[in-house]
Amino acid sequence: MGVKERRIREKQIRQKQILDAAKELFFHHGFAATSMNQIARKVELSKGTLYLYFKNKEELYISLLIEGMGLLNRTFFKALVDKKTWHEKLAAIGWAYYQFSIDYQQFFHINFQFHHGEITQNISDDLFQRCAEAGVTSLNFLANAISQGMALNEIKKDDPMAVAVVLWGSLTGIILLYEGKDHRKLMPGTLKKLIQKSIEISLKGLKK
Amino acid sequence: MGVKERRIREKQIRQKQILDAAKELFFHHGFAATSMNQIARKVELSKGTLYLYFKNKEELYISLLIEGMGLLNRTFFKALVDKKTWHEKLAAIGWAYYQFSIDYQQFFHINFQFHHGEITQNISDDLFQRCAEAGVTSLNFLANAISQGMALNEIKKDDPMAVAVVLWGSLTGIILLYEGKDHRKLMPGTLKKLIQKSIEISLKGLKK
DNA sequence: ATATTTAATGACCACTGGTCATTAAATTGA
DNA sequence: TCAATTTAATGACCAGTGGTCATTAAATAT
Repeated sequence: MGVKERRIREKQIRQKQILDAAKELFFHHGFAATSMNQIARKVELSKGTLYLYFKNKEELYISLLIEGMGLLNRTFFKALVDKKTWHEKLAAIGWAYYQFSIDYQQFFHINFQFHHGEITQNISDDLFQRCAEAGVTSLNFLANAISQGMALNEIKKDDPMAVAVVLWGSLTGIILLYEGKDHRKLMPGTLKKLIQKSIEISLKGLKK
Repeated sequence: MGVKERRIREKQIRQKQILDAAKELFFHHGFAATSMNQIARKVELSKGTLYLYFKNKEELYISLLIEGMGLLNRTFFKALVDKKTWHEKLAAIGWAYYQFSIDYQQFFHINFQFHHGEITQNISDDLFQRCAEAGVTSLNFLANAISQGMALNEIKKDDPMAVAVVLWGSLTGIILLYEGKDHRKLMPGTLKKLIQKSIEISLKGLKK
């Protein structure tokens, strides 16, 4: 009865091999500029085989996000170790998110594309659900810190999740706009300073 | 000598006709899902002709932004009429931006894509410059209000443009994330409430 | 009426994402 | 051990893509 197990294992290995090839190409050239042919060539399989493992290009692309989401959530978890107050926690999450957007630029990007719903039209409900759950997990890090502040009556009472989305959206927007700065146009200061400013404003603005 | 003028006029009309067809299709089906063939068919020209007027698909797409930028800047201008204090002004711009993102969703979208640099790789320097300038214009509405607050010593002194980018990025990020909400996942409250929250936090956070 | 400039065409190119009948190989059962 | 069955992988094929360019047709200039 070890045959079935081995086959499952081998299937997973194949899938991982495809994902690895896809990751390299997608991360290097972007979603649009990467073709299924290129991926197939890289992993030394025929194009048709890719479609045995992933229903389409979008699904293959978004599948990469599973790894990215795990990374982000671990980053958040680590950032919160030994943080006590809600403002320490919020600042730590903010900076961790900033660092993540630099260290794992491509994952950050897919993450945004997923939440913005650019690619999600054609992906399976299963994959969507797994990504959405991981997304909620990371938002909960924020929401929990905010809840803490509200419980202490130091933040105006509101839906913590809504406030979390506001903070998350703020940082995301700033990073995205900065990231897209072209050599042809200028952006004031460094991204770090903008994030600094944003965290400063948010924390001050939240306090009762 | 009226012949040359007429020819120029006719060229502009043709260009406008192409832009109109492109707008309808791009706005309906998005950038990727719209083909140059479809646009050519719609405007009743051959595909090759499109390339006499626009160097490629990206350029045709981003060209639509000229109109959108004008709209946005007029929206901001109107929103500021009779606003006196810097916080009135900032709030007004924030709400105008929110309204713009709803009334002209597609323009909002292209605007973001432009600033994020998704499509800007293949467009001409000329078009890029015109869009970038219009972008600076709208940022200046924010920066001016912020400068006013700093001059009154009610906002901590800093680069007004940097603070403007922070506020602009914040709203943009929130709108983008909310906009992309899928029927499969839920978002807390309405976008309006999130914007409300964001403006509230930003104004409070800015005050000295 | 002829020569020149200009606008427009559409066949053509290499390539795209995606499908599916066919093949080859591994597994099963006797 | 060998035939029957299941499974994995293939690659030719499809309609369509963005983009090009020699050719044509029409308007203008001489």
